[in-house]
Amino acid sequence: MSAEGQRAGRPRDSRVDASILAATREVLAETGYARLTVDAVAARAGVGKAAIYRRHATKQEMVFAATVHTMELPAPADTGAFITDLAALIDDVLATLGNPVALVTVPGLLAEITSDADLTVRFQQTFMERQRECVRAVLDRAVQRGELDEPPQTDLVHAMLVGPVFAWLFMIRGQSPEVFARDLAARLTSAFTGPSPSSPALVHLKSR
Amino acid sequence: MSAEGQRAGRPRDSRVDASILAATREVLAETGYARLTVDAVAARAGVGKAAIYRRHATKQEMVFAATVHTMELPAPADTGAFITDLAALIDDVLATLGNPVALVTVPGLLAEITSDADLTVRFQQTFMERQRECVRAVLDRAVQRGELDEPPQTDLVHAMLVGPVFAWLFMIRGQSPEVFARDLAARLTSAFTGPSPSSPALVHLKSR
Amino acid sequence: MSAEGQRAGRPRDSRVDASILAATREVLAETGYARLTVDAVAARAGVGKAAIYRRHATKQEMVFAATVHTMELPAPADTGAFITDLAALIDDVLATLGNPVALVTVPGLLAEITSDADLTVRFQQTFMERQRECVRAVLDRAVQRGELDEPPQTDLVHAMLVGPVFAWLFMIRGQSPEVFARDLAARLTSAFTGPSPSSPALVHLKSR
Amino acid sequence: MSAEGQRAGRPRDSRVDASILAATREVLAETGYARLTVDAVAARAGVGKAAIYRRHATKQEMVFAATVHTMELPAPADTGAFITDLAALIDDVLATLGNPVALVTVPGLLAEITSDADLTVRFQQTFMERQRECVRAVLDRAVQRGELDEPPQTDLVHAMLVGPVFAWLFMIRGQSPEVFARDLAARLTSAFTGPSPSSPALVHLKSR
DNA sequence: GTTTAAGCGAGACGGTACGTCCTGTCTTAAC
DNA sequence: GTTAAGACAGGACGTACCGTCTCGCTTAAAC
Repeated sequence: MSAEGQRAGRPRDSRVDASILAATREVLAETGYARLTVDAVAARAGVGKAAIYRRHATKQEMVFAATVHTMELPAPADTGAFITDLAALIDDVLATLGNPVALVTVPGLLAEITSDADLTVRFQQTFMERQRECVRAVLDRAVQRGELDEPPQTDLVHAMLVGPVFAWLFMIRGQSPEVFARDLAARLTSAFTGPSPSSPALVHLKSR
Repeated sequence: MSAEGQRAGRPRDSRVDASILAATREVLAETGYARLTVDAVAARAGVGKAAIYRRHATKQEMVFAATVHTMELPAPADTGAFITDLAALIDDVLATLGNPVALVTVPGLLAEITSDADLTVRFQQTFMERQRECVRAVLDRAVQRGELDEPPQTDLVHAMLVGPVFAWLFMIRGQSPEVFARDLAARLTSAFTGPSPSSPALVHLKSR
Repeated sequence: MSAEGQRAGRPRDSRVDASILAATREVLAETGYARLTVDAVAARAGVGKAAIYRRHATKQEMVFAATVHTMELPAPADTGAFITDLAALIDDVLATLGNPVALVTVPGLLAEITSDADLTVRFQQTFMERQRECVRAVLDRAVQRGELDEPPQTDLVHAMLVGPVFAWLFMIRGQSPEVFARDLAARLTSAFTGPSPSSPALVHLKSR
Repeated sequence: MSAEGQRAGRPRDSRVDASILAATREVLAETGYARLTVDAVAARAGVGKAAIYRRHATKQEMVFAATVHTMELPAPADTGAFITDLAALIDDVLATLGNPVALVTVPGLLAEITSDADLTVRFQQTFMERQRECVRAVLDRAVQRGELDEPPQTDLVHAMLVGPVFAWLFMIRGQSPEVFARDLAARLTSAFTGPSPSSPALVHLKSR
């Protein structure tokens, strides 16, 4: 008598898992998030809808599972200098958010995440936490190298790094993201290696 | 001498226009974008669905019309210094994106805009163009004051200003946005008044 | 100063009355009752919808007014014999129900009349009463001529005369209504000049 | 060896079929044809609208399916004589058209059938063909008994039998249909057992 | 080698919202 | 005060999608 849930019967077919996720990405690429339907994914995967819902509680979870893992940042390369570390990290973020599938998925997915508390938690604990780690690693290295004396708040750096990339892709819809990425890295380096952030003028401003 | 087709028949009732948009905002505030329905808006506005669809081709257009104009930035105040101008502009952006209605609307609306070419164009020509103007005005003033010698690209500043605010609100979901806004203003000042952006190291990086 | 309801302002344009009714008949002929809309009639008549509703309380009343009067039977000709009087009357009924407009209108109109108490009353008092008069006139003449000794119930004759024509046109959808009309007249003559209606066999049957 | 396409997937639930048709009849009885809505039927049946439209292409088809089969005539009883056979057949017709559900359904249904070519065909091939068979059977029996020498045209008898009943119920709106039915049977017996139908007078009339 | 319990493709199910259409009323400016 | 034009509230239509549920079958592990 085994202690755990005893799993009799036919085990799940891992090829089904894979084909659902692959089909999700294909349908996303073809129709975008807004026009993606579960039936279309099932048909594309050659799979019944029940097989999908046995694995993913909702359509949102399915898309989340199909895309978020492919958007996780790799470990940030140590390039030897803060500025190039930043540039490399920005390039990685751009690669995860700027590829064709992500371009038609990210806004819709973000909207779903925002309106669903469970997804919000998981999004924070996986995708966002991974990004935070990468940012922290780059900052720590810069401190160790002596490029930064006191490291700025991770969340601030995080927002100033991911936010502009997101805005460029989905709001500004600017051209040549590579040029943008290089300029952004340079500006961020200035921002964090420059003079003290809490200028008297701002303190003054706050009191208005 | 009437130039145009002169519109016989009963004219549109502007109170209906207003009550549709107001009801849309109310329903958004109560249920969020994802759970908003056209029937709910019609019922709330005391209006038939036909009156809505006579004015807005789709639900998306209706929400767009109801919210985008309320998110337009005011003219940026001249505070006397670049850093405080930036801080004021950031506060304005925060006010437009961080109010209770915007918090439950912006991600969904951005997703719809992204998946609809018409909305994209209108979004660019209204909301984004207005933001760009404000950014440009602040930069121009800084140049005139001598705080900046050669102004950075407007789009870059735009992305580095709006992007972090957006990321803070909808991705990082960080606390105390006022503190964040002040820190961001300081860092951006450093970023744009600091040393030259095109460092040799980055040129080198690009060739990898 | 007139004594009665004083009718200030512009009087109704009788050409509008006529063009509404004519347009109704045209639209009926083209699309049939089921697909007739008030807007289509208004457009066809070159008239506003208000002008229609000022004259007719509902769509049903409008169609009623446009068609029922054209379906009223003429006074039955005195042909000299019961059988030919019947045949002439049947021909008249066939002409009122079997013309192209009536063919696409009568079933729909009958359905509306059936589901509306007001229309039912008016239908009985105008169209049906007129038919009853015609039937009665033919029967009276036959009695005066000595072709019938005691006249059968008017309503029974009425049903046996109009019913078969209606059934032929809208249920059986039989061919050559002229031949049918002639045969029907002959059979009805037999029916009403034949032996006594209350046969012992039927009294017996009733008790089963 | 299965001959036909073999229907994978979940089969239709026959209880859903039944409950849709039953609910349709109930709603008809309560509100009449004109005020029947598909949503009301779905709600009453405890069924989604999709389940209805999966079975019936339009509201009209649904009502057709729900009612026409219940209006089919039973096999005509052999009562031993033509007159009583006719009376029994008339009673059956009266029972199918004169019950409470039929009274509020038949005119509306007939109107829909008339305006839809598909329904017309199906109506002819089912309901009307069944009636024709019954009429033919009664006539054949009368010929075999020697009560009729040459049988009259089936369609003519059909029209003269169903038409008056229909007219009595929906146009004349006469009282005591049982008395009417008995009188009608007697008159029809005279009509078809009486003298030759093609009188010289009628031939003469035709030439006017 | 069974047995057996779960997985599988297919597709029907209840429910909900969409966007369209029509009715009968109301509002405008023109006459 | 009527006219043509057309906006108005209300409500039904038929479609589409979601997440659940059967159906008859396959399939691997347990016996």
